[in-house]
Amino acid sequence: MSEIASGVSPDGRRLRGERTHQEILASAVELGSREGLEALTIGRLAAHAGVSKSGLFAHFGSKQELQLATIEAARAIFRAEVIEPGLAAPEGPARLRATLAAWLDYFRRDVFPGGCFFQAASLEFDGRPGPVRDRVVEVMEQWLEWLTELARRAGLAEGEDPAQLAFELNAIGLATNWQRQLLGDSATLVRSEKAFERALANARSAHGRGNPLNVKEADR
Amino acid sequence: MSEIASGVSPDGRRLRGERTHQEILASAVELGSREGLEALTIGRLAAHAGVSKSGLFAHFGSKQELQLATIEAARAIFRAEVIEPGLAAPEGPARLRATLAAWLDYFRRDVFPGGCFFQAASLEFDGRPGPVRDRVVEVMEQWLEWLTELARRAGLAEGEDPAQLAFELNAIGLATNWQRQLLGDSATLVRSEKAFERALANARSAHGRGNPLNVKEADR
DNA sequence: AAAGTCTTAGCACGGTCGTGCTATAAGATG
DNA sequence: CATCTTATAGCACGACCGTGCTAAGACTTT
Repeated sequence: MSEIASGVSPDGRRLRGERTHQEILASAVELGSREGLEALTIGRLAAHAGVSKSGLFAHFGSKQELQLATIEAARAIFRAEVIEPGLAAPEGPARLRATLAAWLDYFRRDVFPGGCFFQAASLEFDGRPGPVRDRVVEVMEQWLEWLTELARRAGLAEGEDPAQLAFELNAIGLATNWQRQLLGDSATLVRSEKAFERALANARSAHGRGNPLNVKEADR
Repeated sequence: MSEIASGVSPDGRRLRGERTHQEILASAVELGSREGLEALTIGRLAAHAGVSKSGLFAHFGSKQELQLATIEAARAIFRAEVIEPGLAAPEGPARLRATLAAWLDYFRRDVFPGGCFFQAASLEFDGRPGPVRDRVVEVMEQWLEWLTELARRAGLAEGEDPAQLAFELNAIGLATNWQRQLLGDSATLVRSEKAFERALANARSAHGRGNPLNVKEADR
């Protein structure tokens, strides 16, 4: 007896409820990327998804649970759109390049209609303690670690720190999304691509060691 | 008869009101940078500033006017903390470096307690049409143009685009704030400084012209 | 077709939102 | 001191927020 026939989806939920659940989450990701995770109110989301407020609420015990579930849904999309295409390339510099190309393409195609879900969520929740912030931090740390791992295996020059390259590449991605969403500048993607290549070339040939600005080393 | 003696402040407001006005704005900038411009509600701001809701409301005809005034207040702070210190240095590479150093210092000192006011506002309002978004866009365009102008006069190598360098420098700044606020990573400022120097050295010696990733040139 | 379970809508609640109106308090002007 | 202006608080409003409780609908299983 298949799970479909028994009316149970893989994770144990019944069919009708599970479909609504997924539709709500799709709406939530869209609205959340457009207006932010906090502006994603139960009432507006219910209207947007075509269900009643209490019907929606029954799927998530609280607004916080809804936000957490929305983050997981967005994370799955990011993984499918950026991480997986990168994994299709052979390990080494090619995989790093493929990941960066997939990232740019993810921006170009506006996978999230309001811009990168996680950058928006990061800045929205960086000052609000709680489980939502904690989860956003986790996801972002994983992303940076993943970038660092890709950099480490990309054949950097002697003495180059993969975390430094990951920081620089991530910076370019953040700026790409920022500039695209805010200024709608169509030249941005070309600049981003060039910036990626520069940062890569720099770390792989190691001639970019300038003298520092006059900033104290001590962090607060 | 002086303006003080006549009880009128430079912009024509009476003294008592003007002082409260400034105190409210200082609270607004602080709360706004911590929780966002939209979470800056009249009630909470009034409590934070120690005035009544309606007393506060009388100073700004609407929430939107309050948001716009808060943006102007934050802009003045940014100008004083980043632009002005840069202008103290002689025009040329030194001024660009001084500006970047002041920018990092502005992050390090947490001039806005919730992180860079404008980066937060940018991502919060990029999907919400209206006067507030329009003003944020203007301010950010001016900042990028200023960075570009500084780059143009910094003695770049032949064929180097100052806007490209400005994009890369801005990216590093955005990432610095992002990483500091979200991950609290104390190594960030050191990385940022290194990244600034690399980008600068690259644009001033022009050896960083790699071949592109496989991304289509056409923007949407 | 009947029974039972899962899914969804209706409705009500206390709270806060943005925003007006009105009265009082504070300060300036004569 | 008296008067006149300005600045602030009190209070009320409709709307929407997150969240429960309860009844009705949809679907599965017998």
